[in-house]
Amino acid sequence: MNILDTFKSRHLFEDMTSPELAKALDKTICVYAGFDPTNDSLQAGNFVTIMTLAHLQRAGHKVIALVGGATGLIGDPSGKSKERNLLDAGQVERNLEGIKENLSRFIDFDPASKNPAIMVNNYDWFKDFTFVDLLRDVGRYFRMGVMLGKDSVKKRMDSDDGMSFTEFCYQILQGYDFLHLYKTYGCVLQLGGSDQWGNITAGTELVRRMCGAEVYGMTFPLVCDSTGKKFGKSEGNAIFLDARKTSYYDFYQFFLRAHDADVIRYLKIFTFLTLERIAELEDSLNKAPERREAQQALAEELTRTVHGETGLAVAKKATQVLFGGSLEGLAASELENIFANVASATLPIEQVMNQPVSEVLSAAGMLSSKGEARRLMQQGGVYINNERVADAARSFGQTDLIEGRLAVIRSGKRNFFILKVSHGA
RNA sequence: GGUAGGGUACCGAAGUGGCCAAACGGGGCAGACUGUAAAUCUGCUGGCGAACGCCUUCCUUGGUUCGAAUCCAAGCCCUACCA
Repeated sequence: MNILDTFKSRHLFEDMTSPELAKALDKTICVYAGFDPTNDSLQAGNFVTIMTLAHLQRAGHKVIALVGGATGLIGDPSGKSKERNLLDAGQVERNLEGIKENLSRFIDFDPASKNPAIMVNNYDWFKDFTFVDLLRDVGRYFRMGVMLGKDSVKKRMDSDDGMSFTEFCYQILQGYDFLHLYKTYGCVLQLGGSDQWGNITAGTELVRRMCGAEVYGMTFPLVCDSTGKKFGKSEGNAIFLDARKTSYYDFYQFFLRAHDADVIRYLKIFTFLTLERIAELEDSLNKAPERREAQQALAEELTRTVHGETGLAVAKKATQVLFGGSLEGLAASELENIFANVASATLPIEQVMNQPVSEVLSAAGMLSSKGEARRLMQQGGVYINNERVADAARSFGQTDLIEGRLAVIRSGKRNFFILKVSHGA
């Protein structure tokens, strides 16, 4: 099966700059996709890009992961309604390392292997580029009409916030990236989300004008869930690949909670499971949706890829405990392990013992005010060690502390908080 | 620089001297139901308080008034059109 067909059958294809791309992919070629160094960890929202690169590498193509150290300093206007906060150079540097580590869970960067991917940072070729150089050597190949016609520009110009010159120039820099990679590595294909179309074509056109060569762009659809929300956020928080930012448990849970309407599509996009296997899971989903086998398969596959068997085991164990009912029989240290990434606070014993629960929860910072805590308890939404707090006025007692030092507080079905107690000097 | 219109809670948006802690919608949170679902239904959504209530809020600073989100003045910021 041609790799393009693979993409098409897995919702990884939206558009391409030329049908010739199919032929080009019959040979081994060099491809790249960009990542923004806005954070030191990639997020679930980056999965699609990662997967398309991984598919290509598996098919034998040479893969370049470009990190936008320079472009990240500027900010891509595409799909943003507001100008982004600019990053400082030191932060970008730190973020690069994290990103490479994340990527290596999907893509092989090992120089010793047969077809290693490489990572490049566009800051390396932009840092010595002067403004005059840019205008003289690159700027003249960009036409105003085309630049102003880009969707990303038009939308922003029509918006209330307008657009700065800095952001407007973003497409020039990204276009130049492609030119540089073409000249340096013979790279002939850029991948990106459909919101990157304008930036990608800026590159293919620049290469054509300056080198007379045909290079290609391909986009994949932006993943949204069935309610139209952008994929990869859970209650407004991004799902990170770095376990220090998103725990094994939260990562696993995020995928486990995928909607029925989304899960099959997600399996195709985010896993390497065969289409046959996915068809089986779809069958199961239709016949017995309450078993959620498809969701489990999705969560397991991704957690295993990103966090290994160990991470998966922790996530499943935590899930079992938290949705299994009682916490009885679990040691405090075990709970601490399971809830390693859950928000927590430590209070001195005298601020906890025999104090009203509402007081304790707001002091610990779990809830923003005593009123909120009281309200939540009145509605039956607070649990201590998995037991509902029935009396909104009750106080914290000795029996609420496991081993005298820790309590698992929950609000609603799945928001956990660990309260630790310190025993003074 | 000129002219016009704006800045109200997480967002959108009413309110234009007292009945305003501030309508309504969205979002969010919780509960019931469920499959850790969707849909639906219920409650909540500035702080303190068990509660009558009290306190701090409607860009900022002053002012008018018994009383201001609402009127006046200055300032800051945003938007549109023009230059």
